[in-house]
Amino acid sequence: MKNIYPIFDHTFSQKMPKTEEQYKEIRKERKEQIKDVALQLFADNGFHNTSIQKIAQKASISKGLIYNYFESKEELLQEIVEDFVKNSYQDFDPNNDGFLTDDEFYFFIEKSFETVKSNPVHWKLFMALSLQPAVTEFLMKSTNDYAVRVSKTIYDFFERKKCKNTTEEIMFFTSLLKGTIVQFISMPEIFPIDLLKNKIIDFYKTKFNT
Amino acid sequence: MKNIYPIFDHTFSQKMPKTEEQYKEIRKERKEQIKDVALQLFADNGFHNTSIQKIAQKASISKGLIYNYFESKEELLQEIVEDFVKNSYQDFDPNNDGFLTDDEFYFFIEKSFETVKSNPVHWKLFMALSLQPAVTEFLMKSTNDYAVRVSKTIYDFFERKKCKNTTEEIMFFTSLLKGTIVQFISMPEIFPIDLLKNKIIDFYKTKFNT
Amino acid sequence: MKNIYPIFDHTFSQKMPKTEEQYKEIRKERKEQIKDVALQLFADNGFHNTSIQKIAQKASISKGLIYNYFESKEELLQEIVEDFVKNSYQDFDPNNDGFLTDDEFYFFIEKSFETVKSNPVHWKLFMALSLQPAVTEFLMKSTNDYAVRVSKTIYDFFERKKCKNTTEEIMFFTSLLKGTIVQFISMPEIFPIDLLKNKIIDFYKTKFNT
Amino acid sequence: MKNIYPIFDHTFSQKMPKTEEQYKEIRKERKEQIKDVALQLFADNGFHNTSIQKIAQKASISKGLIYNYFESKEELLQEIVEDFVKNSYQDFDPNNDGFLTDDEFYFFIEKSFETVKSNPVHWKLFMALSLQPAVTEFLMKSTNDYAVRVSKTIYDFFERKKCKNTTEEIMFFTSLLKGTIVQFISMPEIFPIDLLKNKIIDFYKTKFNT
DNA sequence: AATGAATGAGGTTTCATTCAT
DNA sequence: CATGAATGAAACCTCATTCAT
Repeated sequence: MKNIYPIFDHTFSQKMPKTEEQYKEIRKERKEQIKDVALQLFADNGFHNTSIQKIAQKASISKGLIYNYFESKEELLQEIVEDFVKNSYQDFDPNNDGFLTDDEFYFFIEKSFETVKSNPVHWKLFMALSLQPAVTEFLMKSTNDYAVRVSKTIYDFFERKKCKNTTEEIMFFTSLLKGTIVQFISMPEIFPIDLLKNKIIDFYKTKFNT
Repeated sequence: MKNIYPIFDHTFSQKMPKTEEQYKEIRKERKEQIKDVALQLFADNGFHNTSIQKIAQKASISKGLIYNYFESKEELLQEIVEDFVKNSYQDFDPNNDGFLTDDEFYFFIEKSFETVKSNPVHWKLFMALSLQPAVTEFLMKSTNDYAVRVSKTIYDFFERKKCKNTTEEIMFFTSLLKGTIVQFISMPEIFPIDLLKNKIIDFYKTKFNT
Repeated sequence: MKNIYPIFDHTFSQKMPKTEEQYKEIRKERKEQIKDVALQLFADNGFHNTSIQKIAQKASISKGLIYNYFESKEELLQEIVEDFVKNSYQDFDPNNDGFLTDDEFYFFIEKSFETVKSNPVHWKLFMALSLQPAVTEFLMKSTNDYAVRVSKTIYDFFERKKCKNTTEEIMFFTSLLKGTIVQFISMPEIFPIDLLKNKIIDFYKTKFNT
Repeated sequence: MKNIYPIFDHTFSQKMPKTEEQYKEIRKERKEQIKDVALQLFADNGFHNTSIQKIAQKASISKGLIYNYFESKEELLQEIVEDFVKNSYQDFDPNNDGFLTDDEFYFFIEKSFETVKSNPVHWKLFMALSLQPAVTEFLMKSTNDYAVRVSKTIYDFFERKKCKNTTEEIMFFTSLLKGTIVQFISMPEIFPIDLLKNKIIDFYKTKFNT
């Protein structure tokens, strides 16, 4: 809406028109809200069983507004996934120097499980998504940068541990982690994730003599 | 099939309805064909992204015919899943006595990986399905009987091995297996599954001193 | 089962090939059977809710066979209706001389109710059909000849009774009959049709002083 | 609506979402329009022979929009029926005190016929519907409350008239009415409904000596 | 920025009818 | 005469997306 009486600007609406900053803030919050609601519904009912209508209803906004913030339902999903990936990875390697001490390695394991435990439903969604042919591609794109960095860090760590076959050892480790997580998110109520977490940590402590 | 004795035409070419046998055969083949095509499309594009139309087209039949064989798209999926589960499990514990010798245990690991290797795309589909909220339930139903039996067999085996904590040990084992499989089906071209298979077998051979 | 010894045909199957008569008989019976089953299903579930499939199943024959006897589902209905109309009307005016004595008039009323009582479900179907725009036309055709004759007979009867306005009197009479019937078929379990029947007969006996 | 004060354009043309009021109005009108069109088509061709497609076409809207206003085709019919029943009954017993004077009784008859005369096609539809097995149930639900009230009022009236058998007398009366109506809606062009109306009124005036 | 009516393509499903045997 | 697999048109319905306001 344009102000057609610019001369009155300073008089009548001094505080009324929102600053560009404020608008940006509003947009950001709205976007966040929509993504939150959508994530919850996608996780509960699946992407295909969640209509834009339902998202709008649950967010108490209009269908049209969602298209004001996202090009399409697909893009909405994409942004949610990107956020999720970003959030998930940013917890690891806190000092972000690409170097893991022994303690940081055990903390990495601990952190991985804690992250999943804090929201198994979302993890289930992303695990499922990552196995869907149609989604795989763009998910890869989101994930890749982070994944490469983390992989590198882990690789360096295992390298330093002078295992017989580093790659093999890493695969073993990641399989163990991923398998535990998959089992947990498949049956969060009954899988004893803390037991497993401790067992895995103990396992490596014994192995690395630390 | 052409009649090679045209002189007997009047005898053989009497127009008779197909026998019950023949119809049964036709039905069985058609059903199999539809399931095959559907499975392939589901695996390639996902369940929701595969329309009955597409299945019919690829099978070169009419949409309607599919409903002659399956009550609904959902039931089609269900039957495919049941077939898959049945086929997957029937390879394990060959003598089916619920008792695993050491060799049978290693064979079980071997077999698990071989089964997945023989068709990673289908396993990816079923893994994805098993993580989909809406599908979980009926998939559970198909899986459960088999899963319980296998679980029991594994449990007995580990029990006999007198580990400190049997349940924990089993979870560790299944996580390792599942994690390896998930990683493999996520990137079948690059994941060194045979290395991992051997490493896991060696790991347990060392652990159990066999 | 094919006869593989055609040479013995004249010996063993002398009486086997059905005569044209017999075929006609079979056709007639089959047709009757199909119509019976169809009528029952139409009456129970409505014409549109009854598929050819269901009729075939209930009659323990194949779908295709029905088309051997009837051009279409519509034609099947048409023939059923025609039969029904024929059967319904042929009970009236037994000596068929177009002349109703007093007793025959009361018998006509009695007969009308008895006919409806003997099968309210079928009457409900035909009443419903007669009110359906799409059906009205061909039903008219079936009904008309009979209706005209009965109307004439009734008209003559009332004429002889020298009412003030014959047409009006007849309409009153037929309305009374039809209304009673409609109410009965709408709620056959609770409508006291016999009471009404007697009341109507008494009503006319009093009126006509007979 | 054109803005006749173009100078104020900047004031009026601000693009605002429609108010809730406006949307309510739109919804109400559209719903009414759809029901009107549907009723006409149902009456002309029957419920089953009228597709959502045809309704949309005749209303010059899209198929989808109908589902914005009605859950299903069945619900559309149901709402139409409810409207019809409500409209039909609300004319009777004007002071709504459940008590019929003699004059009100004759007025009731008069009114019944007038109502039917004003729209025989719709009455035909509802009569037909009320005889359809599948529909009977929900139609009953719509009708019942009104029917019970009217029945009661009529019953009281006949009771006061001290007939030999009240129930019988009422059935006779309702049969007469219903039969007349059925005959009229079956052949509205030729059935002399006014004659019958008068005859019935006279009949009861004579009977009750009023 | 916000609304929700409206669209229309596409999905699942049904079913009268055909046809080879 | 008899079968039931197969067809295909058309039905009902869903939903991402657009658009006037």
